[in-house]
Amino acid sequence: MAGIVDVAREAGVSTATVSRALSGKDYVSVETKELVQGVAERLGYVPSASAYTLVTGRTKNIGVVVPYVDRWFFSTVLEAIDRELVKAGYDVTLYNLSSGSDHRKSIFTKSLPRKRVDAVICVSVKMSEEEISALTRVNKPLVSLGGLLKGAKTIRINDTAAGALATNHLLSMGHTRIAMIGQSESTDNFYGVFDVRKVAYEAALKEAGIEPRPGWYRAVPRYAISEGYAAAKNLLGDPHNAPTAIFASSDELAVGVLLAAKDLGLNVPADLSIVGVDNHELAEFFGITTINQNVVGQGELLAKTMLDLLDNPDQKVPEITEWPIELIVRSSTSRAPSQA
Amino acid sequence: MAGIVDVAREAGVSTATVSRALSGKDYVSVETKELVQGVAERLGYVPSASAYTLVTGRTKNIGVVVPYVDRWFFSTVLEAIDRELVKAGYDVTLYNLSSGSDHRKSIFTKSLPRKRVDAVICVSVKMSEEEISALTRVNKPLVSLGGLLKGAKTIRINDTAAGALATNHLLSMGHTRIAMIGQSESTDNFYGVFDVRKVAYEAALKEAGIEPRPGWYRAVPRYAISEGYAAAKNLLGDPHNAPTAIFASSDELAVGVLLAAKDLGLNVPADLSIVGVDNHELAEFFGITTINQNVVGQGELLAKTMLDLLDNPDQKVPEITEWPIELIVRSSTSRAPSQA
DNA sequence: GAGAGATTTGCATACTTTTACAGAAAAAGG
DNA sequence: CCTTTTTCTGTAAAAGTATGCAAATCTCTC
Repeated sequence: MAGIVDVAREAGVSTATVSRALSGKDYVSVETKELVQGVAERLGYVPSASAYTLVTGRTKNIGVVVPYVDRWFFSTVLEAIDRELVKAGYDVTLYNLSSGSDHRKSIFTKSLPRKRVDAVICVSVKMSEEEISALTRVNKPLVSLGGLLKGAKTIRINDTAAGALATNHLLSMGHTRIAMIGQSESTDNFYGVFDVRKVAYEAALKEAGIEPRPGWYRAVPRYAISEGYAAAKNLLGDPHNAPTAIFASSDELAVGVLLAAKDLGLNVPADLSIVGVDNHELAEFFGITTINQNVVGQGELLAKTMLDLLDNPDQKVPEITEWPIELIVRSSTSRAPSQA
Repeated sequence: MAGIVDVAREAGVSTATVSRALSGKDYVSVETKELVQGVAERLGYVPSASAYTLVTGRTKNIGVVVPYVDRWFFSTVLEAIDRELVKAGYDVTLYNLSSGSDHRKSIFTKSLPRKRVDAVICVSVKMSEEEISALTRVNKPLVSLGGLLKGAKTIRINDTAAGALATNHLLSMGHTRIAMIGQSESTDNFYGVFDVRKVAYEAALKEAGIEPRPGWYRAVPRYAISEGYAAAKNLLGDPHNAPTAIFASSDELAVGVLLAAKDLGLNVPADLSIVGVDNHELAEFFGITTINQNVVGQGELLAKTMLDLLDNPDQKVPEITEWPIELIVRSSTSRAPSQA
């Protein structure tokens, strides 16, 4: 309820002095500073964010756009981003694209440019060129995680390398009958990476002189244990014509595969090798060989890149920085069984 | 870049007319309205949120405070809240308490009262009376999910009933050797419900004439499959002195229990009955008997309650509304094995 | 055609803060 | 002691929008 004028009157100084005393970034004598701070505290004064923004043009608020929030990858990366941003004194406003498609338009035409945020972070979202230019036109820095946004700084892993790494690991252990489970397709909001991984998987097979079988690629609508389970049951159904290894595009799928194998009486890794992607908490628990992409690390770097860009808008930042990946070998992979 | 004055000049009208034409809530002739809208569109004009807030006092933004965002319950409820709020034209700013404890103080003393948000939604967070009054003093509606906040409208399930429902289900099937796995303790941020469920579990046992064994209650630090697995391994370690049923305080724990039982060669439900809480997606997949608390439904009601309160601040809303729960019986529970 | 009412617009103010500018006081330098 | 610099404070002008009030126009009704 108390405004800056109340504090000024009570302290017997001008509003300018109050402002300076509280922000602490200009000449103020120690006595008056302490006096003002005391009065402000006593009156419970907090400066109005909107007035601050109106005059300075800064909101101390960053918009984070995600396709979903209730999925592992996104909630994990969101947590990491938030931690870094908060540390630097920023609030984060969440824009969840799955909350309605008409909503999407208003996000990009209204909310984001409307001087609500100082900058925008997108994670795995597809954006049109107009949407991007609507942001850059109003001079809002834009940083993206995974995805391919013209004019935006992007951080991502090399999904081609990921697909190749997983497939080659299996090939190197003598597997020739390798299936893959991926995600079906990108939605309008979500920039998926599944095609890329699939292409890499097929390329690796061909390079090893193996012709990929179309029937051994399964697309599921969602990263979920149940989806991996169903796909694996299907792939492994016919014992005479089953793969000896499965590359799952996420650890959640891989867990489903593992459970399906167990239910079918197969021994992992003796009868079936499994490799996933993510280094999800569950992958460690189930001992699944996976490709670690350190989601938290990516989120932190994303936020830090954004903060750097805000402090120093004209700096040279590479368009795309590639986040390193690594293979973590656990107990779900071993040499292929000898040909029966 | 274009302000309201630019639009006014270009359209040959006053700024007042522009404002009215675009907000659409006052007398404006159709022709001028269309004219103004056209000009605004062409110039890419979007009204400044801070100026709007400064003059109207409304932000069209709601703060949502959560203890974590990367955990199932919270990301799920957040998704539901966001969907409802967005539908009503509100943005949501996220305040994640796990992003640092010094951050917590600044949230409640700075960000929230600083005219950044119109209202505050808390989910399962502990708040002191000062924190609550800091909000109500500046006239910000406060709604809470689970938790016990003086002066705030609260929505929650009856955790005593939940604990009793689960335990009685097992008792009614002849079980007398019933263990429980709960969460260790509430943190400073998180308003946990574990003690309540534990008390209900013990009360139900006593009512059936069974003295609860302290060694059969296990507290884990986190709702995770791995935690449930470890606790169950421990509980079931000694075959001569093992429970025939386990009540897990969350479905994720219950899944861990199920996997542990399988690894020990136990048959579920023949040798061991399991009941969880949440009706998590995994509970359905694994066939786990659980107590459905419909997290999405709770989130939606929470948001709707908040919106009602904003439209009509003086309405009568009960302090606490209890969200219904129900037992969903699946294949993880059956009659107790005959005493050997 | 006149008066009453409804519709349409513009003028001017208010919302709250930061900051450039300038003036006053104090400190430093010779 | 006088000049120069540094420190401190106040005055006033923004920032961009919504809206009360008044004035003007239009539409009816009798």
